[in-house]
Amino acid sequence: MMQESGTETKSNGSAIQNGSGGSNHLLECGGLREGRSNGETPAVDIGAADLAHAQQQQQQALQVARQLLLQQQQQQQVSGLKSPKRNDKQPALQVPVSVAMMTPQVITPQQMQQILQQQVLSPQQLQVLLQQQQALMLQQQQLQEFYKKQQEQLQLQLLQQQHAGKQPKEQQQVATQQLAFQQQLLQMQQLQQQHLLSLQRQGLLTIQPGQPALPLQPLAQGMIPTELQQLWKEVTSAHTAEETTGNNHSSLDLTTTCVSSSAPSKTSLIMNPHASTNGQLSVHTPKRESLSHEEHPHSHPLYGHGVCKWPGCEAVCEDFQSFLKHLNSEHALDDRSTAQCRVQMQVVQQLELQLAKDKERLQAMMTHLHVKSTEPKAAPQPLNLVSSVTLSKSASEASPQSLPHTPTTPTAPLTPVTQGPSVITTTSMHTVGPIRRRYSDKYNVPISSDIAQNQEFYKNAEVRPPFTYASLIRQAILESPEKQLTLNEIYNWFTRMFAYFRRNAATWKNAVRHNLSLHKCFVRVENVKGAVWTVDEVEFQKRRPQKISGNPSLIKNMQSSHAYCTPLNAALQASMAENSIPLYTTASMGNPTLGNLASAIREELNGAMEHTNSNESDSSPGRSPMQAVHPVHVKEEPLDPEEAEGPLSLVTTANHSPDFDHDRDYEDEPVNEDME
DNA sequence: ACAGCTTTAAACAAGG
DNA sequence: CCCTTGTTTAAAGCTG
Repeated sequence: MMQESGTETKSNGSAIQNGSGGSNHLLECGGLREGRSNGETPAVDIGAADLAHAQQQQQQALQVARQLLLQQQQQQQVSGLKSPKRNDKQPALQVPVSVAMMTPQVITPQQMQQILQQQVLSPQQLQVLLQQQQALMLQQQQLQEFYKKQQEQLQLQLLQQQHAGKQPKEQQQVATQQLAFQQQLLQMQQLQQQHLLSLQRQGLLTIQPGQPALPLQPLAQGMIPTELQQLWKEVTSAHTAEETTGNNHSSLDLTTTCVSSSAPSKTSLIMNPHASTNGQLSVHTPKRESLSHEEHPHSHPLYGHGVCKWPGCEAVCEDFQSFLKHLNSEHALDDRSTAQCRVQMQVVQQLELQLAKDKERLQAMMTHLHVKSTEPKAAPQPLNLVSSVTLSKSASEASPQSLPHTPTTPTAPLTPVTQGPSVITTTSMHTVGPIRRRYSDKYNVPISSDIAQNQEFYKNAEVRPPFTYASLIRQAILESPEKQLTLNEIYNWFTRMFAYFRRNAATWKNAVRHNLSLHKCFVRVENVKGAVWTVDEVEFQKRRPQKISGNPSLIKNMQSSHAYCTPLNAALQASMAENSIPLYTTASMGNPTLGNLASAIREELNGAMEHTNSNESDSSPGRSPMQAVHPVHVKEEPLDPEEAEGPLSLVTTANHSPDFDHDRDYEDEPVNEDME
């Protein structure tokens, strides 16, 4: 009865309490704002940085190896050493070699699995993995090379045996070896793929800013069977193989003529890189010859943690000197080193390709997740998709393909990078500075569908949602089962839904309160337990300029649509509420479909209502009778002191169960930050 | 340039 | 007294 109705509470201004107070703080406003928002440097892109670093290291290693080899080469030339030559007479490879190869010394599948199961990778771990990856590649290469030799030998033998037909035994041997090699090749490819996948899964193979999105060849992914076949053929065609490999890597200054001459000292072998990729990989040679590592002798890229980091080596070296010795002795310019170097190059290439491919995949994923329709228009230019991202839905209704507002793209989830071949970088995600463009209130972008679609994004990236506080508050309230929230619950919604609002709590909370008080559309409803906030939809719509106004049909339908709205909304909201529960727990992006649909529909309804209401309210300013529809039923229930259990418990339990425990998690961090 | 809206900051009050 | 909630004022930024 005597509850102060929401409307009243708004106007009970305290009048002139602080006529003097307010004018002394204008100075900090601007500066503070800019500074703060810029100061937040999230740590998300460490993965990318790590990868970049790792790659860089690989490149470095490659270059170092190259230089070493070059140096060695020079030395050898000076000292009259002739580069090893292919020697047909040599008995070539013996069987033990193959035995050694069957047990990959570098890493076993089990080990790999173990590694893969460790979900967290430090840069060091990553490096180790990369090295193992290199080793794998090396072995692949070695296998192939060895196989090639076997083929040569086989052919030689065949030639010989044409006259003196004898011992098929050797042939058999070779054949079985070949088979084994093939299998092992496959195995290695799988391992390699796993490895890459794991990297990718762990977010290490993310986008690397600055790298152009390469035109992707259908490569990587280890090897496609056909590719393998081709490799097989290529390798089997023997003789010329050495030439081809040599040519393909001619850009490398290595003397490649030596590949075929074998003579592996220990168990190690000389193998050919999986040459199948030869044709496809336009060998991207690192141009710069600047090998500055010399200046930092103790940070040799090939030396770390007392271990030689030459691919597949891992020899323990006590100090740097012994490492150098080891390097010169074990990794001199010989066939093996040459081959390994090439392998390393291919490793890098492979990684780059994989990276590019994963980039593209990421693009596609983001595109898929954030761009509504499968617009054929946007498809060929995945990068531009970003701009239309969240706008597409509503904007497309007005003008399907024209993006009139995109030039000044709002801070859409995927960041509008205005010019250039903008790759969506992880860094671009969080560093949304002071620029704040809102499109929620223009263009009638359905806020709920945007939030639903980009939920994961907003939750994880510290991006300011492109909606006004008022819109967000409204959304929070409307999402609640009862369409009413306490202030604290509104806070919680903000922190839960937006990573951005997990910082600077004092600021945005103040803003929330300010907005709640300021806008008439938010109605405070007294409860027994306190107060809840509701939305006066009419008031909310009223304050929004009707861009697409003047739709007579909508005006006509106003009554009916509005009448429909409430119950329908309720139903949808219920479904939303149900749906929202798993949202918090799973935190996966798979589920919002239902919520999406519901919110989209609801938004559609609201949108319709919007026009009608705004048009209508023009004629009758102030609180229209409509206003009763929403707030009323909300307001009246809790009022009854006796019934406190009923409605109140609804608010508290229903709201809390999904929200609260999770919300609490965020509570602590931000508040302290600026509470002093 | 201007008006309106939004955001940010801050003062203040009431209540727990 | 401290904290939360709520109201209000002031100023700056953004946008049409």
